[in-house]
Amino acid sequence: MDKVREHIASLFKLSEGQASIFLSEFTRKEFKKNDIFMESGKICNKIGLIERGLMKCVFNKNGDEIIFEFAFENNFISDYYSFLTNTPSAKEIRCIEDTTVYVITRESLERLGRDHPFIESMSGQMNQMLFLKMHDRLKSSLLDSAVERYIKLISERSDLVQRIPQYLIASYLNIKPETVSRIRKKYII
Amino acid sequence: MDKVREHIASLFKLSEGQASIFLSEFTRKEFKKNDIFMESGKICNKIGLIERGLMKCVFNKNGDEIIFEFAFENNFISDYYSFLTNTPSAKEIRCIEDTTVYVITRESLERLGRDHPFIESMSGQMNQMLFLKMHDRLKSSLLDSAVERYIKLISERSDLVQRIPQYLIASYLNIKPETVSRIRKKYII
DNA sequence: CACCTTTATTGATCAAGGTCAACGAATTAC
DNA sequence: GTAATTCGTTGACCTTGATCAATAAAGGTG
Repeated sequence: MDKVREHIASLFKLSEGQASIFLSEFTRKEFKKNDIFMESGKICNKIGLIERGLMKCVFNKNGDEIIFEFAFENNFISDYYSFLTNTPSAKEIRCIEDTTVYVITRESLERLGRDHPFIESMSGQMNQMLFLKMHDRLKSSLLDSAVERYIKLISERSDLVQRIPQYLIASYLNIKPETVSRIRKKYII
Repeated sequence: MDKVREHIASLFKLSEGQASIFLSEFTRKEFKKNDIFMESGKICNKIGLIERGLMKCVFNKNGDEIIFEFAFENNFISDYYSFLTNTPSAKEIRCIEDTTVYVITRESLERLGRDHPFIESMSGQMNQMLFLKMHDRLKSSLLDSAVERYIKLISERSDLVQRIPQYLIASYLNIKPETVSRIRKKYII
């Protein structure tokens, strides 16, 4: 858990002690490839923090999946929208690889927040990071073509591209695998 | 300013006193239709709160504008992305109607934040509201067709639709005015 | 190693929405 | 009231990316 703690401490500018307090309420869980971490339709009452492995968070659009996000080592994974609004999740979270994840429940987090003011500030920072991230993606979806989105992704997220099959990358970019293949043929290699 | 104060107090669950403190640092400004509130390319160092009127916040995509958002009575108006990240704004904010707006600068807000802890919590709430809003729009842009986006908008934001010319609605939905016209012909009237 | 499943590529065709141009209605300006 | 913009509608055509189908390549599994 040390690497995760270090990462969290630096991300939220926490002391070692604070990071330890925060992580003390997490429980380690193991998932196999294709296991479901969170079912669609339920209110999301937990937040995961991935030690090892890879998950995807997907919408279902009349039968086929549209990837909302990926999460791997040191990333949080949750439907934070459902978590905040207390509404049933429109997303499913599933493992793409065998994954080890530390999990905290809503209750534990709230209890922690009552005892430790720094948790409140973490949640503020989290909201801000998520706003910025959503903004970036919305902007890209408003302004960029499929080609531009793909080119940006492979230059900015080569970590993802290396690790994730092309048809999942396509889904994340909201384009079809065939189109990705054609873009690659035309612009790369 | 009373209506605005009331609105802010209820939105952030502030006491009358807190709302007054918050608003004390705002300066009233008047703009005419077509006046620019914030130029593209500059770091956004202010937040407006509209008392009367209507503004649009737009991206420029090779010459033509794509509307990021509208703001009117009781709404905040800013490029909060630029504000938070301290990076030059990719958006321009311009008045669609004559507009009266209360404006606070970054420095004033920071000063206020140092003296009054409740301001910190307001900013946390603001980040959360913006995350949720961005999330909704991203989701819609991932899952919905032009027709679905338009139908949703007219049912959910009839206030906007009544007040804003069709070509601006089109731009907000990231579709062309001709397409809106065709959607209306096919599904409405 | 041979088989089976999953993933990627390619071609042919299709659909959604964009582009361009013309026209008409509505506003605004003089 | 007439001219001049601005805005909305319509038609013809075009582009992007989706769909469908076939095939090839890669990875797993017995």
